[in-house]
Amino acid sequence: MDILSLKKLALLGAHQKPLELSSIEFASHIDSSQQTAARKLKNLEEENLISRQILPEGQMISITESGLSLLQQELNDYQEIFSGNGGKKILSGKVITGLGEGQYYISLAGYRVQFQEKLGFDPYPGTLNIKLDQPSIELRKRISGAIKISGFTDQNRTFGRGSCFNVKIRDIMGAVVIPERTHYPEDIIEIIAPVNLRDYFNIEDGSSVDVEVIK
Amino acid sequence: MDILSLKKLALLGAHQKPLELSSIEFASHIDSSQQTAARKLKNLEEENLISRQILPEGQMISITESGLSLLQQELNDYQEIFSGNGGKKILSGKVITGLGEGQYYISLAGYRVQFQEKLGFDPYPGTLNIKLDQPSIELRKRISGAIKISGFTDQNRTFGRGSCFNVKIRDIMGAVVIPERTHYPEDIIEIIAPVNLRDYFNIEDGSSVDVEVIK
DNA sequence: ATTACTAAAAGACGAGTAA
DNA sequence: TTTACTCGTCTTTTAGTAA
Repeated sequence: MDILSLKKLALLGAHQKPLELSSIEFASHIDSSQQTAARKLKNLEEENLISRQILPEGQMISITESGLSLLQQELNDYQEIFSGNGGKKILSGKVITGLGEGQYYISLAGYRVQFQEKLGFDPYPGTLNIKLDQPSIELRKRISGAIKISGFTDQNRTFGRGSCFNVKIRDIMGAVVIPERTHYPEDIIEIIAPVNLRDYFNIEDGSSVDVEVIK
Repeated sequence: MDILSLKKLALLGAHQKPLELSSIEFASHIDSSQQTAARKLKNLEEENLISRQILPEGQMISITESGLSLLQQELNDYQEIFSGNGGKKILSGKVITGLGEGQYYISLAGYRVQFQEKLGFDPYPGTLNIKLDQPSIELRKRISGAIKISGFTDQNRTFGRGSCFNVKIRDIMGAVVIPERTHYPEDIIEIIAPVNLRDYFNIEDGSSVDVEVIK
């Protein structure tokens, strides 16, 4: 997972538009032989971090979604280092009503057991959905769900994987759950907690809520 | 120059206060054997990126000044990638006195005519030399002199090729000239402009100057 | 407990070269 | 001109240990 080469390509603009770059040019950028440069590009492609179009006169290189998200994670790391670390990460937004799906999924034993094991609490069967404000959306994108939730198969159907990260709402510890779906909205988070957060804090749709990210 | 290990140490807080960390603990962080972890710490120390105090029960690790500036450079790179390229590129550094060669070369008709044609101004016969700070050196390396200056031959000798790129110093448009020499220092830029910049801005050796790169 | 040496295995690199 | 294969060499890693 050659992050340095990927970074170089991004600095050359391959995350914005396809970059025309021969292996020998790339070699001079990363200070290596043409062979090594070509191999690195090949590896990056195999790892799905870039996509290529190989032409007789060179190649067109684009950084993929997952390549970009890897770079974003790196940015996140470096920002954290220099954030002077009085830096609590706060996601803020307003409470909204979800589709009620959360309640169904959380109740499933296949997930519930994992929540108990990996989060250390038995979640109230329901999620508190929050529509994030713009800065929080950006911040949210840079948080990777470090706690992995496995998918499983019922007699009827398959339930997908997901991930979580721990959060704190005032004095209550909970977690944000992120289903691993292709089109999951990035401006909404779903929070689970050992209690019914709506009742506990007496909050309703439109209430502003601050959620502190805990690592 | 193992930037990934250095980053890990920074994320663990070694840039803020000495970090107590055994090689076996570090191994688990970087996902390697204890031997490799110990060797990496040793190497980082030899490269002066960290300083250590080795005790019977482990080691105390601190990131040095130069280690931190390396990390800062990485942050700059990633910020540039995601700066959405509304980002102005600023080269910053301190004014120094050059060897006075600039004055000689710029006066030569063979170059001067090209400057007038390609840059659109008649350069004052002298260069403002700036010693770049570390992040600017990195930025400088990634700027290619898009405006090519041809070499020429006098009755006596040959004068080499070079390139330029446009810059702005406050309200004055100028250009950075890059002679195409094998051993041209990468931490210094030479600026030409229609006026004597030292007089115009009343700057002297040691003054900090910001130079905006124009494309 | 540590750190870190040696030796052997694994992996990365570049020269030559095919396609 | 490209990309990228093979293969010999050099570098990095790890297991086993010493200190």
